[in-house]
Amino acid sequence: MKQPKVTVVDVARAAGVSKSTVSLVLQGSSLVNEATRARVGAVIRELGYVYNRSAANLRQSKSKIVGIVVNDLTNSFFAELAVGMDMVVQSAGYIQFMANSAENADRQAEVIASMREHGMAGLILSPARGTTAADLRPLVDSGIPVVLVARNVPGLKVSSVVSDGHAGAAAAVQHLIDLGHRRIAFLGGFNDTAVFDERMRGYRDAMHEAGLNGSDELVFSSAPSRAGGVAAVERLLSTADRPTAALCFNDAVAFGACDGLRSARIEPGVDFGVIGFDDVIEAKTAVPALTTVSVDPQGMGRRAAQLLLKQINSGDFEHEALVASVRLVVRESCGAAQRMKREAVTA
Amino acid sequence: MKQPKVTVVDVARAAGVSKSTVSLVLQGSSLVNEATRARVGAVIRELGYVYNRSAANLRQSKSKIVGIVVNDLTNSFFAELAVGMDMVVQSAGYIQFMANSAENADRQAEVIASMREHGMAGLILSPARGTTAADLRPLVDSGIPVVLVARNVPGLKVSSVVSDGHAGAAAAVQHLIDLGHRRIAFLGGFNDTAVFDERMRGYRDAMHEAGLNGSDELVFSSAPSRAGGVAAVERLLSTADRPTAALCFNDAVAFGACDGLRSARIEPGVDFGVIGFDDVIEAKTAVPALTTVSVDPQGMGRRAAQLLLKQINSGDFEHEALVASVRLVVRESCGAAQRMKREAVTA
DNA sequence: TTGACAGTTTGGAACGTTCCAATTATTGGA
DNA sequence: TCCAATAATTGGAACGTTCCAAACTGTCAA
Repeated sequence: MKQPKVTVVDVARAAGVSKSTVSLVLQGSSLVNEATRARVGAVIRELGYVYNRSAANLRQSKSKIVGIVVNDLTNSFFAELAVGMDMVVQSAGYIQFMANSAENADRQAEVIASMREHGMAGLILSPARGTTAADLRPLVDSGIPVVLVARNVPGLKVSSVVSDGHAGAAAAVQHLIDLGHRRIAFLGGFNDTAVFDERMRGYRDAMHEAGLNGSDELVFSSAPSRAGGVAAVERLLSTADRPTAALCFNDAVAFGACDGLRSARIEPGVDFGVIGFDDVIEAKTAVPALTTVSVDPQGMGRRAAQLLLKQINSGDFEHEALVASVRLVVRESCGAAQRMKREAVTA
Repeated sequence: MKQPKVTVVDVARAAGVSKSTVSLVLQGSSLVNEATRARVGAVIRELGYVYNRSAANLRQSKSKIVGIVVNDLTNSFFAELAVGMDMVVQSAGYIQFMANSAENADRQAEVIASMREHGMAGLILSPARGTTAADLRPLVDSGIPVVLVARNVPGLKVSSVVSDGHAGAAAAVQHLIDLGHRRIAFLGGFNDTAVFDERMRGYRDAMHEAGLNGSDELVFSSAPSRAGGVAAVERLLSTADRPTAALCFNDAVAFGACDGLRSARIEPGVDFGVIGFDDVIEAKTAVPALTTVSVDPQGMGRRAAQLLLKQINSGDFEHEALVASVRLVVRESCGAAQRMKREAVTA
């Protein structure tokens, strides 16, 4: 079955033209006669010719490949992010190397190196935990555009698209305060990441502004996963002066928190307010529906990809830092619905 | 910042050897003298030389690239599948083009064509709905190994890795029967897919074997999503002779079914038995924990990737059809836990 | 001293494309 | 009829690598 591979020269011979003409046809040049174009096109289809891009960009050294490296494809937030990038990359006629670093910086370095050898035109990176500016410096210095997404790498001057964690966290806390909560916890996440820092500062600032205590005894860090959420809320429940609501590092943690609360016969959204972060797809349909800070990961992915393509095409080295705005989506888990019901009865 | 790009010739000049020697060093050939190897290695690091794989495999025409096309990365089952493939592909020193077809066959065709132009050595495809054998024939005929995963394409002779939907569905139904259910529904999924067919046959066969009615009035098809599950269970609840349990097409549908049941004040796992399919990550931690047929998507992904790499390396055209075995994971949503409690009380 | 041999190194052709400069064919105006 | 201009086509060099056959070095036995 193995075809002996047909090249532009074979096509040329079969169509009775030179390889240069075939090349012109391939690039849709307006220089070539309509009849010739048609004839060559027919031969191409007939012979089953497949364009060899490697050979092409060996000559012109500008590939239509971008690299996408994501820290955890298993997390639906990042999966959505990837899907968003995929959409715009694909529509722009590019194709992507895509790899999952699984939060492993070494593996991340390996795949980036490999992508570089294969001639990628640019990279979108959602960096693994522990990625340093030094890891990426050689790549950046070589003039390949890099866009960081979702997480930043301190000290690295490249473009980035991140969500406004500070504003989101602050809005969420404010909402809980409006609902009457006074002891509000911060649940989940590792405190060595920039994202954690930012959301945490939003939480603290909002607490302070309302004259409330946002001290360390109210923060329960944990793995940013569902299991981590369960663990964190268990610790929370065993404290003396128990909080009545919590802002969670992300939705996974929030779901875990709900699970943990329920195991303790505390109904999330009724007896305890829970707010997540990210607005993962499941947030809307979960029971109770999760009040959360929506960050539109697909949109972020799209913007990141657009930014990268812009840099690739313009060849400029202006760095842009996009902050995706964020919006609190009030559903059931924070208790807002309950309160409205109470108020209706009182009235 | 833009480096003028250093090639093997530059390295050769700087190290005082010929480009052939540098090439030999690059390939780790044993022909080259230890001292020379060291010197060349040093120069490579010093100049920041980056190997150009496109150029290389232009000459040797065997790339280290595989293509992965998945129908819906947003669904965590397929995301896990992708992660599994990523693992083995990466460890084998390959890199992957990865794209999301979003169930769109045209888009799928486009990305596959693009990957082909970029010189992929093989393809793993989780086909979009509506993919026909004809769509893939040219690729297959050209001698590029293809492995189908999760779904089959009727009439196409290539290797595949699919889960044993028949056995899984039958086991699930048998379990519900053992728990005392007699009217058991089949919920969700589109009836135009091979996967649906297979699970459906497992359901029917198990019902018949037990002398039960598995007729059409008990199957409620819908989109294979959480929302679809909600819709399907609503239809189910409005029927006259209401079933007491349901096997769902997949976990997403099962979660939706639970949501729908709860909205109707029916507690899944207590008043109604629900079983899912796939054992998505969230199944374990959901409330109630989902009884489901576990298919280990990561494992399937790994096996698919191994199969593809084997075919690439051996160049053979033996087609293997792997059926991933499947196992019922009994948790809470089917009511088994409840029954055990009852029995304990009775005893 | 020569030849055989192993251990190293090397020049140049080849891979499939693009691009440039040059060539040929066609047209229209003077 | 001839020239200029335009339209279409073309050969060959170049891109960065690998591979082959050939060449060079040194060692050792004859």
